[in-house]
Amino acid sequence: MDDSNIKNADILALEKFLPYRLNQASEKVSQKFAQEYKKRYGLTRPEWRTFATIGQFGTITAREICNHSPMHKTKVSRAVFALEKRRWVKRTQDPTDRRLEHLELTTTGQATYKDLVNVANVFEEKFIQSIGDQDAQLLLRALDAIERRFEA
Amino acid sequence: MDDSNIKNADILALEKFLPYRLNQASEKVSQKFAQEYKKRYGLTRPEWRTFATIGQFGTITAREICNHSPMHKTKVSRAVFALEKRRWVKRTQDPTDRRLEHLELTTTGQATYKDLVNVANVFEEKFIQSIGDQDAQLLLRALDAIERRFEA
DNA sequence: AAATTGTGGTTGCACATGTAACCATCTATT
DNA sequence: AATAGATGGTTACATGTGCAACCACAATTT
Repeated sequence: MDDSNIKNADILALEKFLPYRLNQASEKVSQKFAQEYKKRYGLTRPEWRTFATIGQFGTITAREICNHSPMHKTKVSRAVFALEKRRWVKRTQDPTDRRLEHLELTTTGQATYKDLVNVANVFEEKFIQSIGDQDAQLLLRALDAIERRFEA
Repeated sequence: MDDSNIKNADILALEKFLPYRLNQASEKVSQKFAQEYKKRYGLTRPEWRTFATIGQFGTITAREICNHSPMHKTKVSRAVFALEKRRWVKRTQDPTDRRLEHLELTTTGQATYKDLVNVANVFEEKFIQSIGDQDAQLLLRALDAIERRFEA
């Protein structure tokens, strides 16, 4: 009798535990990608994300960045500071609500962003090729499902 | 004409970027699970992993833990220390190679581990139900593919 | 067998991160 | 219009983490 699907209740095989596997897979991919933009631009993860989000929206506030790509607000605050120091991002005070700062890319920032988009697309493309189109489709559908689950 | 699959080359939509989505999904699941064992046992992530790995293998060295579930060796070192202080883990010097320490669970540790395994299995089961069996199957196959990719 | 090199594990230091407290401003209540 | 509460954003502090240097010991070279 084949008991390969019966779970041993006494021991947890970490390498078969779904949250662990998901975490490992994600971590490996993220690390490989991070390596790319760290080498290229010297950006940290939160900085890359903040930068990419500002680029995506054109103009956005720190709070909105937090909402769109979940990060702690101190992370965003520090990332913005770093990006500002590099002159890739500039702030503009909102005229009607002086608490708000609208963030946008400088001209230099825009040039870098263009490159970043390209690097990201190439990476994604290569990644999809490396696991195969079919499995990539499965992955997309699985991610849809997980995202749906967390919206509910 | 339907251009929904044509990628705008100028802007990167973060929420559609595969590595980002994978990372978010993983992070959400991990956080939800971490919440469980943090509340229950007060364990940090590296501690949980170290503990689970020792439980899985019965006897294992710190180095082997690093190899099996990729963590920096300082993380493991500190986790072992914390687990030892709680008296969930004990060390034994290797008689032939005195650099090696064999780690195993104490009796208390074993009891906790039993509970941990149960909590983990219940969590996994509920997670699979929550996204649906079919999508869970897709996820498993996608993870297989990613893992294969990183072994090569 | 002495010296060099490698390995398991720990520690010091610098840096990243989360929490909470904070400042400035806006909104709502009175 | 004065007060109380909420909100955008920053900062101080405590904790977590990675890197490099380190210690003790083992293996290899001479």
